[in-house]
Amino acid sequence: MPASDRPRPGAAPPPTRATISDVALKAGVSKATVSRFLNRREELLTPEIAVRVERAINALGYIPSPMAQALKRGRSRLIGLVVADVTNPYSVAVLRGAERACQDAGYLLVLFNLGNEAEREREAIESLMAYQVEGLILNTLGADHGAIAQAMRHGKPVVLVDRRHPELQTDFVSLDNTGAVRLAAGHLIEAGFRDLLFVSEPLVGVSSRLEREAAFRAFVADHRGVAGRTFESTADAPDALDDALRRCGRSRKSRSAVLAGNAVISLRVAAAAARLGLRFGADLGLIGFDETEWAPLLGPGLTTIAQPTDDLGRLAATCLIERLNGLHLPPRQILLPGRLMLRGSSRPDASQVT
Amino acid sequence: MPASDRPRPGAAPPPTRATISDVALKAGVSKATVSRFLNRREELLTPEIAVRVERAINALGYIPSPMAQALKRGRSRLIGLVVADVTNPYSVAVLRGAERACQDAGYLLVLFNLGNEAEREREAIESLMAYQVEGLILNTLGADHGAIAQAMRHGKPVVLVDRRHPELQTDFVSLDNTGAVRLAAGHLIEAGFRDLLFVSEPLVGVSSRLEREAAFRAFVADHRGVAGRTFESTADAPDALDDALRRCGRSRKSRSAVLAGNAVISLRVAAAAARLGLRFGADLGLIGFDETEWAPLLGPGLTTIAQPTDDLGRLAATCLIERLNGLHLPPRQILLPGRLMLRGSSRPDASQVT
DNA sequence: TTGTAGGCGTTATCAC
DNA sequence: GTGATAACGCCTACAA
Repeated sequence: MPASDRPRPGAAPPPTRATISDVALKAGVSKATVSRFLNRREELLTPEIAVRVERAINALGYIPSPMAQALKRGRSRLIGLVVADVTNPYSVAVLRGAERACQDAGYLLVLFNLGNEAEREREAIESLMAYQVEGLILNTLGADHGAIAQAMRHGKPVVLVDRRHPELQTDFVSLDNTGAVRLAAGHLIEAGFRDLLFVSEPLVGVSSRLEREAAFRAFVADHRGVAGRTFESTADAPDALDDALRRCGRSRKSRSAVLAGNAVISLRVAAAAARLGLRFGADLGLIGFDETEWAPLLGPGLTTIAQPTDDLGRLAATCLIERLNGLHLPPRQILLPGRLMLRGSSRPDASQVT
Repeated sequence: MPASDRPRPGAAPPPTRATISDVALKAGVSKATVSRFLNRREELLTPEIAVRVERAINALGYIPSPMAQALKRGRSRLIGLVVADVTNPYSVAVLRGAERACQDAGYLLVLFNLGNEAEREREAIESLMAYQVEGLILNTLGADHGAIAQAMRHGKPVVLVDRRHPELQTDFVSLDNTGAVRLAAGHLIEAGFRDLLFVSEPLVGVSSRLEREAAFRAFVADHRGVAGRTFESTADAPDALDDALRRCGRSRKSRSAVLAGNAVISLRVAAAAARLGLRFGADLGLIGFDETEWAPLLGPGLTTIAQPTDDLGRLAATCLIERLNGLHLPPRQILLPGRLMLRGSSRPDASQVT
């Protein structure tokens, strides 16, 4: 290359990274030897040579190129993670758990965030596939079976988190929604509430929402003397929520309670209750899915159903990595129990104790 | 390979992806021709050939391997993002903005989350470097200048977000902390508060915290008749915070206010105030850095300083991509203003209006 | 306009 | 034990 082509005469010299050839040269051995040293160090090279290679590596600060390795081995050591919305604390928790497990197993996580635009799901999966991720962890809206199926046809293992796609033969990791609803509703009944309202984001085929709603209906059907209704709340129609709540809160004092399908809904219900002048606990029971940092600070404290989010994320990654390691098993379904975090919003009596 | 070695006799056939050779073969042309078609389609191939190639590509569902391209071109089209803590809404916002900008420019974002373990910063940067990311966006604790400096020596552009490393010659994107403090403190004074307390997480060299504290001190020094103190709060010493608050809240009623250095601190202050029986607005003014979804619901509503998080993330990515596109400029410093979200916690008079 | 050949950094298969 | 050498999938001179 003629000098004139170089970026800048006086600037930093072409800072090209050391390759295996450089190491081989410096150590006075062949590339193959260096490669062997790198991969199965136990299989003894002559100690003297091993030392020479090691020195050369350190001297040059050599790091193998994952790209080249990927090319050769057909394994990228990349795992793709698609989340519906990074803004959602649940997604973040999954991300956290998964990331750690991946790193521990020597994988790097590539993130694709849908920002709640379901139509980008295909794009996400295709991008990730192009990068030859070895597997996919999906916490998505589930619009696009096609892309997932295709990934699986290409032999990439897939793990679904939270949102189920029954048509797909994949591992699935999630909260035990049915159990969690029973737990929460059972607690409300014990606390003396008899008129229950389940508020959810629009169900629109999202499995976790459907499961929670179904479990709620089943629970109510199973319990004589308990009235139950359900309501789908959208962000743009707060009035409707107010109406639904009004019917609850004022009817029979201290006997009505709301079960909120997730943290966003909890917030919406809290806002609506404030508008209506209803106090949690005292006028209206409230339990919300998903533990958050602000739950203890909402009125007398918001009782929540905490998901074992870290475990969920970790398990998802673990499942995937097991498959990558050759585990051959029919699709697993892993459900973890929720935990009730008791606070003032579900204790009518204690509600005035701040 | 003997049949017995194959994964499973009846299972899916080795679902290996189509390569450029497959396309060439199918189209009856050479690999070079296909490659040309892919890269500079304008430079006319015989239309007839172009059509044949295109057909072959579609028929095979061929997607070029970014790995192989990276190897050849020395560009991975990967951008590394290191965040101190994905759990932090600020990090998430940055992530969101950056991700979108990267994707629009044809890059994929690789995430590395430190989980607040500063000592993993080096590990993160080295991992990312190994994957030949083309640049780095860092929102980290700043423990490890060495790794960053080394990345830059390797010619990788770096953009710092929120946490400044003055020793490093990099682009820097952040909130205008000084201006934001002035804005908030000024508002408190106008609202009649005269006794100000700035509560922060431990400063420990984190630039954004230091800047906010310094700005606070400067503000107080500039305003006669205004008393100001600062306090560093740790999660394990709530008592100390209680003490600090007690001195505030009870001394001269309705004249004391707290400025919380971030959302975590806001929450801590809120919890402490609840313990002490202090009501925001009425007994104690409160403004917190960082807008959150729960801010409107805390007591009479928490006044916050909203950061333009989306813009920050997007700008960070844009800066990086400009550098990747060859922009040669001295290190930029981009500061964006905060916005005051007025609510009850900073209006002593209105505090009782729910 | 198109094909041939060499190489990016690595690993695997041979010989030696 | 160790060293050539041929891929992996792609791009790019260069030749035709």
